Amino acid sequence: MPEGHIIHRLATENREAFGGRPVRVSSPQGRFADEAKVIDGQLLTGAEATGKHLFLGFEEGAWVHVHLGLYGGFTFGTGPAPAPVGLVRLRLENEDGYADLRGPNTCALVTDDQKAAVAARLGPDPLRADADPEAAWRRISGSRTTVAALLMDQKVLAGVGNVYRAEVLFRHGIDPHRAGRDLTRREWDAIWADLVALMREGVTAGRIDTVRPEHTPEAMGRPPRVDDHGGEVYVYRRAAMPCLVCGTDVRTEEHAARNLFWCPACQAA
DNA sequence: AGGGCATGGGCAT
DNA sequence: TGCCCCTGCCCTG
Repeated sequence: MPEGHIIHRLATENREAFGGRPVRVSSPQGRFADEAKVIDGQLLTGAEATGKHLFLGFEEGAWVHVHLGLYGGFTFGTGPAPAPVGLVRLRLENEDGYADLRGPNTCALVTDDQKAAVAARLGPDPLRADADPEAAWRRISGSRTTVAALLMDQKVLAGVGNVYRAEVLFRHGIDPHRAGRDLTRREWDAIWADLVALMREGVTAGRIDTVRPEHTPEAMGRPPRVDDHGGEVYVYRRAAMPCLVCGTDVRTEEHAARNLFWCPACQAA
């Protein structure tokens, strides 16, 4: 279950596994079967991530547009692909291995123009070299919407999800309920720079770690975090547990239909 | 066996 | 704002 760092990682993994070579493309589940036939056997020419969108490029110009949503995921394997387990929407195979895609929100064959249109709807992606943080600031600085909601809005920022949202606001001591227009330029610059650094680390590690060295389990003499999401974090899914910095209970609430987590003391209004 | 939940997003209202 | 979609897993009973 992915934020942008996972999607960028998947672009690299697909490129390394299949790039520059012919790929057998199928849809064991059947829902992508007609589209798979169109590109089956073509060279995979590229793989690219923009925010939470993944694009796999094929020889004759088509792209497979993948959005994992909440539940989607890729499984990579070496050797011959086994009989599909569960509902495999998309399967890529060559002589060396295979990749299975399950449960995506989107898996569609698109043109260059359609791919560009997706990117055009998105705000800057902290993981992309061509990102323009000014575009995000323009939408945030005048907005009455909460910072919490703005950071999750893919038209404002692309690739940031619920974990990075909660964690970056904690790291900067910002109350998630503040309006975008009340954020200072200095605060925004720091948030952006931090997202760039954190998400790059996330791509490398394949998980989200946001806890500074002085607050790690080792440094604090506490047991490591045990959570299926895997990383060491300050507030995400730590409701009613003591803040790692000040000991106040971390709070949670539903905010714009998503779970929000914050420390009411470290992130005071 | 069945319900609830999840790192998401588009649509209708 | 609510509803719906997608899937797997973990908890209950």
